[in-house]
This record gives sequence, C-alpha cells and structure tokens, in this order.
Amino acid sequence: MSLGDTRENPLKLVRVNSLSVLVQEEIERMILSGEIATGEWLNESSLAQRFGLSRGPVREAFRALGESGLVRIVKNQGVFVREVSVVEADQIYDLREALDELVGRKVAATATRDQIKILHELLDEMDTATGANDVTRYHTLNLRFHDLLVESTANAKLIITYRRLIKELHLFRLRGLAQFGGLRNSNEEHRMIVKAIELKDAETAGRALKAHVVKSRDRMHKAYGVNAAD
Amino acid sequence: MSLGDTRENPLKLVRVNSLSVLVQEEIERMILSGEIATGEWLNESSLAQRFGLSRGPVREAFRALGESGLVRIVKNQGVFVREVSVVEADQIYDLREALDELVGRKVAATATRDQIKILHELLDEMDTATGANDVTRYHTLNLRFHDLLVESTANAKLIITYRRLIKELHLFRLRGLAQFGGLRNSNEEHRMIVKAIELKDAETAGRALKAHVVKSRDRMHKAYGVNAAD
DNA sequence: CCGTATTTGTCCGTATGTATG
DNA sequence: ACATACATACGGACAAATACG
Repeated sequence: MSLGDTRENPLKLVRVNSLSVLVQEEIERMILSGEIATGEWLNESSLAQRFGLSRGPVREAFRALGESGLVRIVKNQGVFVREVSVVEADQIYDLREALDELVGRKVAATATRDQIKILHELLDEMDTATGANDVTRYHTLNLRFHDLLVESTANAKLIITYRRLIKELHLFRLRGLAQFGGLRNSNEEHRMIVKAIELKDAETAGRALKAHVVKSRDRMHKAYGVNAAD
Repeated sequence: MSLGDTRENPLKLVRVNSLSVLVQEEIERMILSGEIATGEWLNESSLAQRFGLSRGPVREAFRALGESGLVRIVKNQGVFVREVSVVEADQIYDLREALDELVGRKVAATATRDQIKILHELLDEMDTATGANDVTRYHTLNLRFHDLLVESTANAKLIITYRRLIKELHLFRLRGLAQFGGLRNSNEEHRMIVKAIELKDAETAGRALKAHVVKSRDRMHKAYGVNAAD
C-alpha cells in the first residue's frame, strides 16, 4: 500500500488524518502484529519510500511513537522497536493490578446490557478456543475481552492509559508463551469477573479482576522461571 | 534563548538531545509554567523563528506533545494547548486514586533513609508556607512531595505514567484555586503518609495516600460546586 | 460567494554525525 | 588511524487547505 498515492482516491474524498498520523498508525500496526520484530531498526528512508512519501511525515510519526513508548529514538543513530525486559513487564503488571481493580469497580457500575452480552459471547468463544487448544485465538479473544472491559468504564483517560500499557506488554520479548498452561483457569476467572459485573457488585468485580491480573503475572513468572523476588 | 545558536557553544560541546527534543522540553515548560495559556494556539512558524530554527524540529516536537496529551492537534488548523474540563480532571483523579494507593504500598517497601529525610524537610517547609499563607509556595512543595514519593517507588513505568497525569492536571482550566482552604489538613494527611512509610507499613501507607487523593478531589469539587454525581 | 493572506502539509537538498572497511 | 558510505538532522521551497475580508 502506498499511503500517498492519490490515484487510490479518485473521488477526491477528504483524508481525515495527516500523513504523519497514518504513518504512525501503520507502523504501530506493524509493530504490534509482529511484522517488525522488537529491537529492529526502523529505516527512515526505506519506510518513506515504502509508503510513497518523503521522510518528513515518517520522522513526525517516529516522535509520536517514541512518546507512546513503542520505539526508542537514539540521536544520530535511528529509531528502534522497543524491547521490554522481564523487569519492565513486571513493573507494568504492578500498574495493571492497580488499574484493573479500578476497571472492575467502574465497569460494574457502568456496563450496559449490550456490553455484558458481548462479554458472555467472548467467554463462550474463549471456551471454544480452549477446547480446540487454539492459543493464538484465545490470546486475541482475551485481549478483546479486557479491552471491552476497560472501554465499558467510560473513563477516557483510563482507557488510553490502559491501552498504552497493553501495547507495551506486546513488546515483552518473550510474549505469547505466557498463555500456555492456564487457558482454562484463566477463563474461569473471566467468568467470575462477569458474574460480579452482572450483579453490579463493584467491590467483588474489582477484587476479581485484580486477582486475575495477579495470577496472569504468576503464570508469566512460572513460564520463565522468574521468582517473586525479581 | 535561541536553541539553535551555536555561538553559545564555542567549545563545540556535543549536544546530547536533538533539537526537536529541546523544543519539546521548552514548549512543555512554557505550557506548565502558564507562560502559554490553555486553549492557546501554538504558531509553528513563530515558535520556529523564536527558537532560531526551521519548522521541522518544531513540528516533530508537536507530535510528541500531542501523544503526551499536552496539546491538541487539528489537521490543517494547528496545534492548541489542551484544555482539561472538570469531567476530565475527575477521571484523572480516578486514576490518581488507584495509582497513589500503589505508590504508597511500593514506597513503604523501597524508600531509603535519605528519601525519607527529604520528605520530612518538605513537610516542614509546607508547614512554613501554610503559616505564611503562601499558596503558590505550598503548591510547588506539594508537587515536589508527591513526585518524590512516586520516584521513590523505583518503578519506571509507574513514574512516567503518574507524571503524565500530573502534567495533564496542570491543564485543568481552574487550576490552583483547589488549594485554598485545605492547606493545613492536607499537610496533616502528608504527615500520616510519611509516618506509615517510616514504619514500612505498606498497607497503611497505601490507604493513607489514597485517602489523601480522595480528599484532594473533594476539595476540588467543593471549590467548584461540583457534586459527587457529576 | 469569491479572492486573498496566512498557515499548515509535504517534499527535497544539504550538512553533520556514525559505523565500517 | 583514515577514508568512505550511509543514515539522520535540519533548513528551505513549494503545494494545499483554511480563515477572513
């Protein structure tokens, strides 16, 4: 795809976002999908050429991505996809614990019937994925489940702060594997969370969601032999 | 000051940061100091000229500031210092409650003797400021107090997330006034927090810090006639 | 409603710094 | 250690969109 190719826009439909924003979104997509590996160098000129643009918008996108924590910018050297160490992942989990407890309390108070319905559908789909041992599918659904929870809090600041943390967790160098061995338990925890939300029991929902994150972190630690003292 | 003036750098000392980073820091300083008002338009060319640079580095700084939430970028119109409404400030307080509880628990476990010593000095200085009815001074010390607390947690992600929220609270359109009427109570709460930290009582420190934020939010609500349902 | 001034968006050329043989 | 190749950093020119008279 060529972001700057106006031939793809024959009706002269207005482009709502500037090229730098489009580039930012596209690079973010490439990073989060794993299309670009962590630690990899992002060549300014190559990307510009690939998008059919000059280097200006690419540079601007880099600065935004740097501020969001997805890339590391080294003066006179270049831009690299950030690598998140185990220690950093652990620090992010500290934050997730606190924020997810808040999410649980908020969502129990604000979730609509429609949102709860979708949560139930996701629970069932995750059970299906577990039965089929489809870890990738489960991972995707799990992300959507937690994103829907935070979105249902209707707190814009919480939403973007939470999403930023989740994106950074994608950069954890050993990502993905942490899902092994705990699929069924994990979804049991999900069901307890949704149950509390349906009952509009804020305290229980908060505690359940926090406990779920604690266990997720434990699963990560076990998977990589990190002990609690680290 | 002209950021690009090499005559101020006769020894050819290397500049560690790129111009866009310097511009970003300088604009951030201008915003947080109130030198530029909330809602105000940031003229790209004027700023570039003022710094003695071209527009490139300024544009890059804008993108980073946009991602950090300090400015709002409107395509083909320009960049504006963000305005934070009461509702948004309230949402940020939700996050602060959760994060400050975490800060309290963490800092009780990690704070060094030196850090606690500085906390005590700040407490005394805040009492002095209260006695002199110096609200501005108190405000500055209060910011430093809370920043030292979060810094003492030694959790890098928590530190930058927290600081980002505090910066955004600076953009609350009615800032500053919330300090009135509660100086003495506020510092009493501070002393309870430090007490718990000295005792390395994580739970109490967390609860105390969270309670302090709750009361800070209440003071804001009272000051602006916002009731809890908003 | 139209023309003009101003501003932002984009592109490209040059300087400077870094890595590598 | 030096020279060369290459990448980023920055400046300046042009194009497009917007605001205003």
